[in-house]
Amino acid sequence: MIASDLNLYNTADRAVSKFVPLSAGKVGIYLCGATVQAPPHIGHIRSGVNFDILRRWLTAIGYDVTFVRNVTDIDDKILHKAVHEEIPWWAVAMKYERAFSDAYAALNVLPPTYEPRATGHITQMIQLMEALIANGSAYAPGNGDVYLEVRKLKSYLTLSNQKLDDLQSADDADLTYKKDPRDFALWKAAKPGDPSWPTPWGDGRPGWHLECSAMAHAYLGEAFDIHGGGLDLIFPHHENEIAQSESAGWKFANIWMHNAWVTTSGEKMSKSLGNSLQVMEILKKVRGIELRWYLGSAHYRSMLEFSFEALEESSVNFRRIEGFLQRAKELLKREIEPSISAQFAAAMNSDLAVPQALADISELVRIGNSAITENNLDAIAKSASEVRGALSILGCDPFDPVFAGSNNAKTEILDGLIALALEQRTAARARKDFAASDAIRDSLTALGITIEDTPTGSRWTVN
RNA sequence: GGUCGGAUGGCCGAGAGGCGAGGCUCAGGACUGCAAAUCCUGCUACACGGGUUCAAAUCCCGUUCCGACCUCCA
Repeated sequence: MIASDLNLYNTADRAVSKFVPLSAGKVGIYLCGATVQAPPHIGHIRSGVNFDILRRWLTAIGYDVTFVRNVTDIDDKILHKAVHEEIPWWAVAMKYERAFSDAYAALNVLPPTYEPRATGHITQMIQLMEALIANGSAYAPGNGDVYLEVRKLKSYLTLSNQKLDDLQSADDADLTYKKDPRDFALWKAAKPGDPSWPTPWGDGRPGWHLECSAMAHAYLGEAFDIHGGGLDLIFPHHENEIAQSESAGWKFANIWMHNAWVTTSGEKMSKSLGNSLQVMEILKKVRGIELRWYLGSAHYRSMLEFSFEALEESSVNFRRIEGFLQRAKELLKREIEPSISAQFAAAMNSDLAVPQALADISELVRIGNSAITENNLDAIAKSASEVRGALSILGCDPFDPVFAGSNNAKTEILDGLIALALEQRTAARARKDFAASDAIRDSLTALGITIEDTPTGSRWTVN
């Protein structure tokens, strides 16, 4: 596989350009993960899915990928939640970190190479602050906070293309200690009752921005290839990461990639929508592989307008593809070997043009289904291989053990029982006793089992 | 106020100057004992007004509407 044709969009220059790794054959990615203060909704997980597809593609074209996704396990909201739920802050963080892990697993998002927690990297954060204070970029005014002095930066706000003076200043900016209202906190002084860690400037806890710079540096070094996150992180979070990291003399991220939102009624999802769009709620209605297919089907930089109708349509589309692969496997009497078609590679290399890839997959399925009708095994195998290869990059391979049914022993028993019923039905059809054969089919349909008569015999699927 | 994005057929969703991506729904057909599945055919769209061009959904100017960020955000 030739890895040199990949083109990616870089938020920093707002253009698609050829991807050149900093170190040949290797890619380092840092993705801003969750602040674990509530169960994940599909917007959170779309980000995970989008970057999982990127990671799988980079791996497929031959890169050795180091993928880091952090967990922010200390922040204001977690502390508020702890008070509200009357449990310790670390219990809140653990509870929701697990909820995210479960959701990622249910959607076949591969575990990151490293998944650092903020609270495990206080030492690295203090070292970074010491360096920033030593070189005059940051200051500790004596109240326990530590701020970065943004006026001193020559290239602040270049990612979001804003001017410092155009920013609306916060109403609650406290200039008692800040030199400028837009200076941001690297470190926050401890309030009574809050968790804290000792520093040379007093006890406190990390600011949100500082942790990502420190962790990205710890696992990927002073410069790495791709930094990802949601569109809403561009400002302030990613600008501030750049500010801290460049002030420390690090080159930091080479390319910035941002995924768009899942929207409802044209608006960004928010908590006011309640629980209905939480991942685990939606998984009561569709399978994980179908939710992933839906979330991954739009281009990662396009807004995805969520509706249950669209989700259902997407599931129907997926079942057609899945049905083809199942039939192909039965006819070929062997596992389908995944392969990557030239069209799929071209689409993915074009800034992960998944919608184009999906159109190509549909065409392959159509060709493959026609090959089944003609019983052309070579053509079936070719289509099926390319479909499976594409699906595996998209994380939606129906034969992936992650998505496999749970209980094999029970499946075997079911298989035997239905085979028995189908034998009866085939016999009835042979003697043209259609009343009897239809009665058997109706009974199975009522149980949620669909019967299809094919030239090579009857097959069944569970709805 | 500053910055950024969007408006495409009944619905979802690509494309970014030149044969109307693809999916879903619906209608008709083939196949089938009837179905199911599959295949074939049909449903000819790009917010509005100008302009550039042989040619505009795509480029330019203007307008309307929708949304995001501006120190909690995927």
